Amino acid sequence: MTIRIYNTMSRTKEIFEPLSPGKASVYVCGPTVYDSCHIGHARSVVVFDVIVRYLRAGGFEVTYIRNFTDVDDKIIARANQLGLDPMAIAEKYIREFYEDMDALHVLRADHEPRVTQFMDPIKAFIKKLLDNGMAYQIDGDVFYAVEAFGGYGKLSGRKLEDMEAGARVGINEKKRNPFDFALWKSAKPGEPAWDSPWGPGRPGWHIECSAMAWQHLGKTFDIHGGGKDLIFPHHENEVAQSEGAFNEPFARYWVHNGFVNIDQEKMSKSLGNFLMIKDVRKSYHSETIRLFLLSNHYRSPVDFTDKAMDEARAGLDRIYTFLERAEAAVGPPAESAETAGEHWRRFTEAMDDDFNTALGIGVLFEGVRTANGLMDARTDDALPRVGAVRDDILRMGGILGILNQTPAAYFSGRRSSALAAESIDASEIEALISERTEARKARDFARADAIRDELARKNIVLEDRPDGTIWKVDG
RNA sequence: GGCGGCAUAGCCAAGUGGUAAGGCAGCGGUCUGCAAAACCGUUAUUCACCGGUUCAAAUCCGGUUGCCGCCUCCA
Repeated sequence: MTIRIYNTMSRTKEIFEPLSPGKASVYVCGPTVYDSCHIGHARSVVVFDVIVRYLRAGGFEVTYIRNFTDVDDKIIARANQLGLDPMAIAEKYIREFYEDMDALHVLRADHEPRVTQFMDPIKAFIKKLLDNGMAYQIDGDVFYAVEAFGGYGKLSGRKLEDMEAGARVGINEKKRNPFDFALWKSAKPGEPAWDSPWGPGRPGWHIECSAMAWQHLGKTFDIHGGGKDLIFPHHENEVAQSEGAFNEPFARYWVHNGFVNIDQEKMSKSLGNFLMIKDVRKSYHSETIRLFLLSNHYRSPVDFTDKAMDEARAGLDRIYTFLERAEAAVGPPAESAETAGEHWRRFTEAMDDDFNTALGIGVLFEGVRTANGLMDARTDDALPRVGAVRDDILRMGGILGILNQTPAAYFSGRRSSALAAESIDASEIEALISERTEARKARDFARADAIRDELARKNIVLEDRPDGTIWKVDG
């Protein structure tokens, strides 16, 4: 298979040719753990989760690194605000991160390093930059000298001169150039600090990723990912650091995901419209969230609205309804899927083209329609083909990180969570359904319809199937 | 001021030179006691607008308008 990836560095789709054939090294910037994760974090993590799953499915031996930034100004500020230890804050939000991401079926990375565990490599890295003349020390601070790195700006497509023309640069008279950034920050009283040749302090924000990628993946590796907002300054500065230290190419493919907007507005502190994953999870199934996040191309913005989420839920219901029907028709899926079929092939074509999950999801739905049609047709050869298409669909689900449940478990979960909002419980519903079944047998359709209407008012939808009546909660 | 992106049916959204995927919603039909679900059919001669290149453009080029993002912590 040939995968094409849009590389932010070249602004074009390139054929993915890893450094070592058959292997792929991936570094994705993880969260700064000073608050709960919002839906935007979810998108980034889910997008790269899917990319890694797909690379593995394609036979690549992937080494996937995702870090935690557990020392940072924001964490310290938060700790001071709450009167807690910064490390306790970090710990709390790392735990929350795992709760959210596990719920979203995000696979763990192969290594999930934390800044606090990487102080020695970070210091070694800074020393290298000082030795190379790429950095300078002032008092207890060490700054990177952007003018010393000829390629500065090549990732984000900016020129230092152009940016200096802008007026939005913080003033720090210690710096030689306003765009110089801290590699090491001297500690103020009460702040967490580590010893260093330059005095007690902590690493700047950007150096950690350069150091961690170097330690885990080497000087040059394949894919570096993160949100679009990280292109500048964070990733630009990583390039400057790593290439400034080793004089070798850093990441070979830069992959950046777009934002999640809320009702067409960017999430921002001023608007106070941060949507936390844990809150979204209260209203929507984790796979609904994934399906929604993957329904647009990863580089495009995606707009979170109730309507969009309801549509994603309707889509997921449809897929599980199919799986349920297929299971009744041809039995549960085999442990290991057979030879992949036409739908899977088309899905991989979509994914090969810069991980086009939106197109891939379209293929998945076409598979659902095809297989449903086969079951309707009831021809002799239909059932084996249904099984084959179902295998393809489940295989796609394995990449998208959805369809992790049996249909029975999915609908049972849907019912119980949706039922909590209604003033009725399952046993009452079952009793009413039995009564209605008797009424229908007696051809007392008035009574039967009255029961159905009564349940409908409580958002309980009945479906009379050949093998009996089932119920679902609408919404 | 600098850099970049987007504009496709009622809504969401793929599609980067060869004649418009998919989803949601709607309508007609099959099925059903009636429904629901499912399936079938149907819904853009057209891809913001104006020019240009080409046998051929939603797709390339130039311009116009509108929206958005980054340049500051941010996924």
